[in-house]
Amino acid sequence: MKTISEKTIERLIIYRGLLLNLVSDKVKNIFSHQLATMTGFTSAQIRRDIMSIGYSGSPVRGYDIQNLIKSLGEFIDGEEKQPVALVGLGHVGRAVLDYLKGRRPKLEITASFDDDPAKVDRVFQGCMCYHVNDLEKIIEKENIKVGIIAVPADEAQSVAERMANAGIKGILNYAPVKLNIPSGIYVENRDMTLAVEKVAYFARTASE
Amino acid sequence: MKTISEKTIERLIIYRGLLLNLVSDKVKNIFSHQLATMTGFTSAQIRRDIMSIGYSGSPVRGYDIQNLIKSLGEFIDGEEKQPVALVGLGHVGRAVLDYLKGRRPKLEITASFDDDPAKVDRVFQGCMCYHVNDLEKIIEKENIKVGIIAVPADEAQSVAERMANAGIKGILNYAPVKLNIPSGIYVENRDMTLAVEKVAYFARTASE
DNA sequence: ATAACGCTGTTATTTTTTTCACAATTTAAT
DNA sequence: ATTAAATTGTGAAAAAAATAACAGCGTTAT
Repeated sequence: MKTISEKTIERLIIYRGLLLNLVSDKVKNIFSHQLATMTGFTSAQIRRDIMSIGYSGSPVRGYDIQNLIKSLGEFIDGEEKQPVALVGLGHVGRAVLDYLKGRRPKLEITASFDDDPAKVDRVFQGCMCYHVNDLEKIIEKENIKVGIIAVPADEAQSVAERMANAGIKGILNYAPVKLNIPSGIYVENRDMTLAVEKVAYFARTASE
Repeated sequence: MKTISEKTIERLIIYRGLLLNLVSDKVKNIFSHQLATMTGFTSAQIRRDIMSIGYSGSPVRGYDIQNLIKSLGEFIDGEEKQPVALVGLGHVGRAVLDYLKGRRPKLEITASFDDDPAKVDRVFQGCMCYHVNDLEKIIEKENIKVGIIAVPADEAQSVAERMANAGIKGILNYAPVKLNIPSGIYVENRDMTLAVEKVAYFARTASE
């Protein structure tokens, strides 16, 4: 199979999310140009992306929504449910927990960590909060491969290293620092300050 | 001036953030290959990016850190301070507020909005929370051009339209929906569910 | 039956982005 | 002064991504 680019992966996830929000018994099929209108991408791009996961539509009816959701799900999620570890139960951590809760059957934050005694050993959104000292133990025991870092900047690097040691393969990092970890581990940075700066730049230059 | 791509803008913001965290009196200059090591980009890319804002380094000493920060700041921020409006003071809203507070002198969230009576008319991180009914009034009065949407998915579209009407030029959207608004307004989506799905995908496929 | 329609799948083309590679430049050493 | 060393700035090449364009195919209408 030809390798699929990171950008395509992201769009595929967008298509899936959109289709899930669209479930209605009235419409069974959808055309690439409709997806194009809804997403802002071009229809050619969408056909190409869908082609890349091996799914085919009908030249007359377009794509069968339910089947496409299923194919996208198999591609994006794989077979097995994936447990996720979240470190840091401040506002960011709680936000991720809230957003993900019950939304994606194959993804569940099964363990969270903090060092605040007021949070440790409590349950948030159905997710147990452990002391951060137990990070490696729990991650290894539950065979968790996905980690989310939602701690202050000065603690992020150490958390990342411990995650790497515990066998985590992908990290979603909300701390505004670049993480230094062994290659082979995927890191996605979501610096909120950067996001505001970027939007502010375009807001400013658009109106000039 | 040749147009600068969105990707370059994002990297420039990363360089600035990195350099700001680096302020020490010991080191006055930095080479592109050092920035490359720190960021994971190539040195050629970094030189090209810096070139694009018209800043020049010395072939022997590299880039003067303070001057580079200054040039980046002028390019990214412009002259005037930019006020920002935040709608939704749940976990995401509070997280953005916390992250940005005091970090970027030219960017300040000067007005926030919610419809929860427990939050309205209170001050969070030095930022007044108004009732969302007053959104247009305050945004117009304070001439705010940058908006952050941190409300539930089903309220996001309506907030976006009201922002657009009030003259907002750039929107940072944390709600997991595609916003439909007039062209000319820049929208940056930061769907947290999507971010987790993406990392989970790469974590899964990396270990196969 | 046949023709017309409007879509998908895919190849070709164009555009954008990144990397390569090296002349030019500045400083320090001799 | 001259040379050596190491970097920047940048044109050229390569790679990646997006777009265009259209053959071919089911379906429907006639």
